[in-house]
Amino acid sequence: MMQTKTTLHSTTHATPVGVLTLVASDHGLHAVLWPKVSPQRAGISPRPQRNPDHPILRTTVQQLTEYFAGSRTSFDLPLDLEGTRFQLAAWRSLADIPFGATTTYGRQAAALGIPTAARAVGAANGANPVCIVLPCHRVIGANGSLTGFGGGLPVKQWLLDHEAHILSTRTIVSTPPSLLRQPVQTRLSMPVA
Amino acid sequence: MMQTKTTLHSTTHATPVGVLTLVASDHGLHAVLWPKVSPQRAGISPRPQRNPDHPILRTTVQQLTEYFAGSRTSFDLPLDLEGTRFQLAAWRSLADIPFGATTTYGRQAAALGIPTAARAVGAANGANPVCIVLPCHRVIGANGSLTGFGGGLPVKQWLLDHEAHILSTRTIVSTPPSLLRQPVQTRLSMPVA
DNA sequence: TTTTGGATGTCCGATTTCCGCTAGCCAAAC
DNA sequence: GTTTGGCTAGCGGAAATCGGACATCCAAAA
Repeated sequence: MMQTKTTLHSTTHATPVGVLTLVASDHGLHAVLWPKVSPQRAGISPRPQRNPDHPILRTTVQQLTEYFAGSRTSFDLPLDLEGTRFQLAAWRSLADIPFGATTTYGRQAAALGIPTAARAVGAANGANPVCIVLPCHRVIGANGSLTGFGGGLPVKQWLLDHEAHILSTRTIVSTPPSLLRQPVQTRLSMPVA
Repeated sequence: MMQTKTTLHSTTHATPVGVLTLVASDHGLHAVLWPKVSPQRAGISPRPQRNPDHPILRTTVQQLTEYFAGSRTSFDLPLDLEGTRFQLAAWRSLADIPFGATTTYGRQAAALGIPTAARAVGAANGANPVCIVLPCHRVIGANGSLTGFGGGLPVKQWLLDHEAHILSTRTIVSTPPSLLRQPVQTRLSMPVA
């Protein structure tokens, strides 16, 4: 029995870190790809059709714009991801890292209940299909090094600087320091495969 | 490295045992298929193009016509077959069975040097791509039963009867009995893969 | 401080193994 | 006579296994 795959829609969106490619199904956001990464090279099939007016893509563009403008610190989007059980778990756990904060691969692995799987988590993060929305840039080495990043280490540094800057600005204006310790949760609906 | 396959040519030919499909490459005859067996179902690729004027196909049609008319007892054709090492050896050994004679799967296996491979020989004969030209119909069970045949057991019986009849007729007319013991060899050029 | 090595879990591809099939044969038992 | 079971070699697909590559980590040694 040959199963019919959902059709995929795509568009592009210019940001301070380059032109991103956005892909969505009717069920949710499917991918946010770095510049020069084609859907085909990312293993996405079937080939998405260009359709900037798709509601999920419009919402994504809107929230990314706000994120880069500094007025948004968490995303609220339906996701439709494909991956192994472990990858889905790893990606889901990324959403728990607060805006402006960082963690390590080892601590992310511990949060998954497998403290020794740091390296496996690194591999899963490297396969993160929705960059920025799922903030794999907030995961760094246990010794504070940036280690790796799909979009390039300078971009990883830029995103961390950006979040730190936004957070410090907001603090100066109105937020009492005590509030900063409360995690800012990203709310995402991720149906489990 | 993607290798380009030779193009294949095909035609059909009506005989007393049904309409056969003939397939050839530029190097030799590739298949002679029973009625209702499509090249695709026989695992032949790429899809052959209909081309009744291809020299090898014309020669094949001519020799098949003579075979059914009773004026030809061996074939002289270049073959271009695809199969495993064992299959090619089994098929090649079929050409050694004289017109009008029969042998058994066990004896054919022994001729290959593997006396215990009777059952494997049966399987190989069942995959014979060029029926009639390579006379797998001349191989029967050790107890004299017809066992099996791709074209159907009645056709197998018909072919054996046909060859026996031709042989007996010819004997009556002109051939001294002593000559009948000399095998009538089929001459075939079969490049080893 | 920096470097090195060993152990970690997962994923992907390649390789190997296994299993059920087959156009058979033979001997033993009914 | 006929049936039954055990053995046969090869084939092809499925499953299991193996190996290398990783966006890691920690401790020990230099």
